[in-house]
Amino acid sequence: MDSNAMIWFRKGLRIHDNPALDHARRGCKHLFPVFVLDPWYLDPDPAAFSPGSARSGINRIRFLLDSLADLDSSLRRLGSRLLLLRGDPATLLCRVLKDWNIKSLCFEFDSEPYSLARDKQVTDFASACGIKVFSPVSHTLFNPTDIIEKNGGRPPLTYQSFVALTGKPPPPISVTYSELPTVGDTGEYELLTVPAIQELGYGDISQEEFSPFRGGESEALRRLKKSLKDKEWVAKFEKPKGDPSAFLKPATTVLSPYLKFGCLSPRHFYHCLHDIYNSVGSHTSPPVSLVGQLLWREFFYTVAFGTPNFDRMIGNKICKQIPWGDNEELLVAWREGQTGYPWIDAIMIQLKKWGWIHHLARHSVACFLTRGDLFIHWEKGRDVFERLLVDSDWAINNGNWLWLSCSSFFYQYYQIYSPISFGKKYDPDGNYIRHFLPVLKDMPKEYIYEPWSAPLSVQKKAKCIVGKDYPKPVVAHETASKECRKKMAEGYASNISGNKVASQKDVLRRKSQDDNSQASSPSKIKQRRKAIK
DNA sequence: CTACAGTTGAAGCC
DNA sequence: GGCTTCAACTGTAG
Repeated sequence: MDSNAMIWFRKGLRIHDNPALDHARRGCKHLFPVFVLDPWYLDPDPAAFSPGSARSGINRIRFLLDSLADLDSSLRRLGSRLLLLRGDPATLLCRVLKDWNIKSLCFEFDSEPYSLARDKQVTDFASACGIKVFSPVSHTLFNPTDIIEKNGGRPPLTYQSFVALTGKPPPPISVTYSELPTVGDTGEYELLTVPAIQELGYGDISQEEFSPFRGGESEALRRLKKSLKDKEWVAKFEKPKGDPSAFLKPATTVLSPYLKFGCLSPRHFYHCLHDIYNSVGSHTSPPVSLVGQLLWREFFYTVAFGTPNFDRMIGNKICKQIPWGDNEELLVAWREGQTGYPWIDAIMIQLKKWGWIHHLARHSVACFLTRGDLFIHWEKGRDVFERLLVDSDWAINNGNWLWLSCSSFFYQYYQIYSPISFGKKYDPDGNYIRHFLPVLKDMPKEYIYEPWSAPLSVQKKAKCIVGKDYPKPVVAHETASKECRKKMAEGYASNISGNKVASQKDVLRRKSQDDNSQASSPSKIKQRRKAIK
């Protein structure tokens, strides 16, 4: 064979377990490994609320650049290189397919709506030109289409029912390369080297604002190895028992950003975990285990793929229609870590600086913004996370905001995280707060979660006057959470699910259930069951 | 139709 | 650390 093939990188920024790459390199004369830098994703947007582009905060941009540099150097070791272009990805790709006389185009399947639209443009063009397209599923363990089909055409809406539909995922491809086909003639196209963040126009951003997590496949595999070294820890992992206030040594693997960009193959990760499970006596299970975490990812990918308007309330059939508020002042206070609740504010500062916060920390601040305290639309919080998280992933981020706002998946809206006691139970001395909110570093631990309650003399001694050096609480949690709970109950009562408005019959049915609730409360049932025993 | 379970709530009790 | 109460949701399995 002496034709040209292309591997088009978007996510899947790795050499290992990359079926699109493997397919492309087989039987071609020249292999063209391409990545298109999208100015919309990379160029500074001065109007944005944080440093970064219109689409992404600076931490994730840097993570992407790290990943590209690492990919390029890996390709160079194999006698190839990354061909970096700049422009609108779909438009540019169609041009080079033609100009470089590509006969086989390979790229990893990407199930996000934005990507599907982009890829359709390219695939349609390629087909019209007689170019073969190969687009395997390797960003996820399973093909969402298969799961949805198995479930009768609808995505499963509970984790358990999802897991019941899955079997064993396909194994990773285990080929290693000593070399790859050389790159052919790229004509007059200007091939870029991976830019440094400063070259994109972010020159004056100080280094201390950057995330400690660096991108790239090499870093992903190092981090994986380090995480898996302690087999006992892997075998006993239970997500809900993790400590959200741990930051010097996070309670989780922090492999999520590497999975997001495909620096790490989920199949490789899965099979490493299974090897460990097989080598130890007992291990935890889904949903709480590490494999369980990978399956959560699959769950959200599947539901997101099978649900039109998944990232919106309106027009989203699985989303509760709630009359959320839009108080800009409260939103900004939350976003900037100025709510007056140190636990909430410290988390938001860590998010801004590191681009990563613990899962339970995400729960705390998401609950606070939406159903817990501020009653602000989950889409607003979603946007902030989408911008700031290095691991921000369309399906998972939207899925979790639906979850935390009790808009879908989870409906126990009366279970509200306290912005005071939730953090205190993990970190009674407030070391996490002291680190991310240095203004409170000398506040005695008795008051660090509620500095407004400290006597003025104590505030003076700590050099932190509430209302001057640190904000007063924007709402009173006690009353605000009660008010939110009431609004949620009203919201639920007026719409059963999705954009279907409750019929008179539904309302009546609900009412009669309320009337009977006394007789059928779980505690009563438990008592009865005990009595029978 | 009903029973049940649902990754991760808080506070108070022992 | 485990249990109960607080108030009371939903999708799914049967």
